[in-house]
Amino acid sequence: MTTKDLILQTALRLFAERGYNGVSMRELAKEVGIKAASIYNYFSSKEELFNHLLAEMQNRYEQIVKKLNIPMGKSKETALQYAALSEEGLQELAVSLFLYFAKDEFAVSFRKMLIGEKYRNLAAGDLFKDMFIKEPLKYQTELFQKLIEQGKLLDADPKIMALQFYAPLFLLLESYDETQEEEIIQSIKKHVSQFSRMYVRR
Amino acid sequence: MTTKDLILQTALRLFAERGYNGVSMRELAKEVGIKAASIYNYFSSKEELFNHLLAEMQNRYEQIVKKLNIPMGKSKETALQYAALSEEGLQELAVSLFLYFAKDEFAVSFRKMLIGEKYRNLAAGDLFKDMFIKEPLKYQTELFQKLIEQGKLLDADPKIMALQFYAPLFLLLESYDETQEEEIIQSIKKHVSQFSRMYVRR
DNA sequence: TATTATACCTAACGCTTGTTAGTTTATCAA
DNA sequence: TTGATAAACTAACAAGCGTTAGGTATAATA
Repeated sequence: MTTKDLILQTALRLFAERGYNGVSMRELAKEVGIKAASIYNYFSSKEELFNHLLAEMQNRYEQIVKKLNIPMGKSKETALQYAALSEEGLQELAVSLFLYFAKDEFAVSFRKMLIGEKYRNLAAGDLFKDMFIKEPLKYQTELFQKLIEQGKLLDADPKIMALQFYAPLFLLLESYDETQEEEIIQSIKKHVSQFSRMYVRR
Repeated sequence: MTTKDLILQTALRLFAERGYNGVSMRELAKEVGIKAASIYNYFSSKEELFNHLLAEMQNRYEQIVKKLNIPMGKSKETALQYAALSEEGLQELAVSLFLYFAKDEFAVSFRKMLIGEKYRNLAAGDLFKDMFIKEPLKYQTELFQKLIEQGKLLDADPKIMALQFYAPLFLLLESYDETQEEEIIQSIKKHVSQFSRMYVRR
């Protein structure tokens, strides 16, 4: 791991914990194991470091999301598309996606940093909205749209379906607390189950 | 308005905009129209001011929530309970509650401040969870429970129903943007309509 | 081997931070 | 009218801030 990457990784963690204004260059440097002045070998200012972090994390995040949605075989269909066809499959997929976002160190830090800065930094606010609201809703809307066209789901507004499917996961993630993990997972399963019963054509 | 209240009100606004660490005592004082030292006539430290703000806002918030749920006549039934019985009533209530939280200056500032500090200040984090997640879910769970007992809703898990009713409003509030207000309102109405069609016994 | 580049360092700069001490001004009861 | 209380003020403190200039040691290049 290069020093530059170590700085970025440490900055992400500290900004997530204490916020941009709550972390000084000296604290960051100390955590990395260097002196504050050395950070300026890699970044021209604290703000530039933050912006660089946003861009870097966005890239990494997009790659992860791509991988989570593995294309199966030669068709354009995705894991989620297959899973959506059975209640248990959909449950399992929702739970594992949820657990990834709730437990993966990088994903958690990134989300916390964005949330903490979203009202103070325009780019952070936009990025949060894109990554955790617009993109998931867009993706799921398309998915449900396809499944409706295939006659596998009832003919309702796919945007609203996406909202109703995703929003409970979003809320549960926002209130995630590891001491209640099992309870939360049960809620997700029940939610998916009711959602499924409601919309899946049978 | 007393100076103390003016300090609290201004602090809420500035903390919501820029965060606790992004606002100095001198900036706060300037906005109030006094010198920084004078704030210490009312609060012993910046941190105590913040804690006082949390407590004060919690009180005020609880009073507001009580009023929003006006008891009708002599019965124990509430406005929401009546509204829940017709789709249009429920739509209107959901929209007006949403607009209150999205537009009322105090509610907006309070929410933003709590969100911005929720990972840095334990009390802020707990308060956010209580006020914007646990309490609404608890209240709506009880409501749906009653309506199920009265045979007016289908017999499903009222906790999950509350989650499915409330989470979309929570997500839309989190991504609220006044330029898209009409679109959001339409989404809320459609969501409530689908929710209603799904669970109301007819 | 001499030179250059890299990666770190120390020391300091000007400024801002939260906070305190001591002082002035206005308000009101005795 | 005097004296006390409250609410503001000025001035300063020690500490911390982001940042810069310039130095040193190590490793690669000529």
